Amino acid sequence: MRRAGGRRHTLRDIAAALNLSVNTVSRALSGKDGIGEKTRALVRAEAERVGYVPNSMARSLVTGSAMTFGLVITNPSNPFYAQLISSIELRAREHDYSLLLTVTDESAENEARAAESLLRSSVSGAIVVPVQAGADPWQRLGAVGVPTVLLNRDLPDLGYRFVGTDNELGGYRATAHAIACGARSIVVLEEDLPITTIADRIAGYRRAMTEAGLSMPRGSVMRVPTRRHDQAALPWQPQQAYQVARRMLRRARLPDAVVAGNDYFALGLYRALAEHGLKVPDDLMVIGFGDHPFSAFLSPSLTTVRLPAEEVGEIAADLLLEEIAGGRSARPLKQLIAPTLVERDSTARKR
Amino acid sequence: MRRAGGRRHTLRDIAAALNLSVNTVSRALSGKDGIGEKTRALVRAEAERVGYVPNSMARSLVTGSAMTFGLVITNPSNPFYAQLISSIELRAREHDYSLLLTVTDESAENEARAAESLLRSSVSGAIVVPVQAGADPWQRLGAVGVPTVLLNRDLPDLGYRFVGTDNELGGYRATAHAIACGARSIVVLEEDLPITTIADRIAGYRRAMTEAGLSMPRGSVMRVPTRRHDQAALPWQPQQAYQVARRMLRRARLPDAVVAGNDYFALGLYRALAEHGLKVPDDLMVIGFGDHPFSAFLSPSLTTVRLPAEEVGEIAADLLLEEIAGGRSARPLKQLIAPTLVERDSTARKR
DNA sequence: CCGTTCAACATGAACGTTAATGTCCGGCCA
DNA sequence: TGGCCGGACATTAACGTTCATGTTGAACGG
Repeated sequence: MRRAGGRRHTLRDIAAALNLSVNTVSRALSGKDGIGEKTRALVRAEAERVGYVPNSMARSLVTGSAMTFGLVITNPSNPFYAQLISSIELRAREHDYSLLLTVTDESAENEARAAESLLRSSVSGAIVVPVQAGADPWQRLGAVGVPTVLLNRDLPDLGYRFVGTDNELGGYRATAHAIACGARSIVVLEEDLPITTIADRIAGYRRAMTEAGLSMPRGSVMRVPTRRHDQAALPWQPQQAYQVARRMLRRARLPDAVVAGNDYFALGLYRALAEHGLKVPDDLMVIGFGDHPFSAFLSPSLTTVRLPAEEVGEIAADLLLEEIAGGRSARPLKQLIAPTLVERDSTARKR
Repeated sequence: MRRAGGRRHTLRDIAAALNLSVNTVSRALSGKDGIGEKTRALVRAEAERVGYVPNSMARSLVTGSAMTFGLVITNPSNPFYAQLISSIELRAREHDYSLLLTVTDESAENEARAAESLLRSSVSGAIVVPVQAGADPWQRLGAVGVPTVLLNRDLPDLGYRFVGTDNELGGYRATAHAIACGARSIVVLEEDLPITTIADRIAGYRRAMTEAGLSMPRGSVMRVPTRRHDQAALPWQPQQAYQVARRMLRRARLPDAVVAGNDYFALGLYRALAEHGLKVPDDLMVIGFGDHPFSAFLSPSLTTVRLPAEEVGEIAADLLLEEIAGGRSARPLKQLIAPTLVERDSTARKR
């Protein structure tokens, strides 16, 4: 069944066993024509018998394509990215691509090494969530002709295709909904990272406030410090948001609503509010971001912005497939998918 | 800087530019001796100038090792597996291995294709969470000499190394803690999958009950139906647990405590209890499993079993590295890491 | 019956790298 | 001074495929 020493069977083994040329065996197995039906059957039978598995490195070396997607993600423990991984992996697999995963953990150094690694392994294409600490590492990918799609965070300097969530719209919808529910003063709780995702959400918040003619006094946007690198790839920590929320609650005048940058922050906020004896939504409304699996089951259930993770992942994979195929698609170069507001009890104030 | 047509520079390009042989360039860049210092400097400078990136497929083809870990996971949206991905990817990267990720989504067919795919790409080794629908797909890996480590779920028929959580102990500790807190009748809420993880937890539950001399009437173990394959790789759904919990609450006699198979189930249970006007922990205690990031911030905060995800991932990677290196390690073949109970308010009954 | 055609296969080269030998030449020692 | 050694490089082969191009032999038409 297998050769001595655990070595794998090759085309040559099969060819020798059947007194055929290597090429004939190759063509027979890959289904190309110019091979007699009886020969093909013979080859297939022998390949089956010895458990032949093609060596994709050898194949890739000659074809030039490794049939591999490189996926570069900041943090798999972020549920949004976890879903992206799933949907991209599925799409890749459906098209016979493998997935080479690299985690950057928001580190520029890791990002540079990731780009280098993708180049070495000659991936067919790359889907990248950039750290946004500079475009250099990813510029090289495009320079040597590796199709690259940016995911969730854009680097406009490079002309790459991009698909992500419309965070500006998400921030706008969250804030507009709070306003519609009667909030006049609103505080935003956002992570302290210099990425467009967050800046866009805040922009949406400002737009909603401005449209409603509401003011945004100093301290309306509160930053939750990021504690990455303490351990490997932590998920967001509600604890940090909890402490920031406690600072907020010491203020003289409380806001009517808090818009959180993600559902974990809302969770920390819930605790701080409970400790202060404040009721959600009557004393203060809370809106999350991300619609994490737990959010519907909090008490009160959390109004939040649902992200189109699956759709974004699928589009990213499709964009990459198109670019690999070489056909210029009809799709726009940059694509923003609208998130949807999920209204739940944390904003259901009795009027 | 780069060649026309986006093609990559090769050793041959550098050799031609410097009037050297390809081999000399190779040895100069890979740091082997037998190369003059001035030549080496020249080669390095030229490689740097043209932005040379080695082709790892060609290298792998001749060395026989692809410097790649194959990681096969059932569902990245499971926070436990997400953390495993992170820690394994980190460990792999530290040792210059890349990570080839495949998602099986609890499907035996996907699993078989995953094994095939790992064989094709000649991974240096594989870390696998088996679906446990049969050992056949993974048997082949070992047969052709691919070092394989089983993760979290064992397949005892194969003689592979295994590292996972001691779920029996976890189930025992959760149950014993409930008993210590005064519970006499306890119901277990478990997912409806035929995997050892779950069976072990239930065994631990039974052991704790037996040791305490408590009975386990019919209906003590309730199964939450799995709804995978509705969408791609869903995280666990509290909704299913919620419905099962409602069935439980219709019973004549309520248990003193419920031990949930994961924290999401506890979440669904919380809602069902709240709707019935039951207070945790005074009317009923709840213990979760997994210590998901949200669990500490529920109200009441959830007593749960913390899984050693990071440690398990690191050990899995280390086991694989050892096996790849060929050295028989001093470690036991099968390794179970003890989870720890995290006591919180959901079992803090006022005595 | 001969030239043409085409199916069915074989042969040789190539992909980019590493590993095993070869070759040259300068310097060392007896 | 002759033989030998070893450093510094070159040459050749190999990894397992695929692709482009040969080569055979039989069938076929005029």
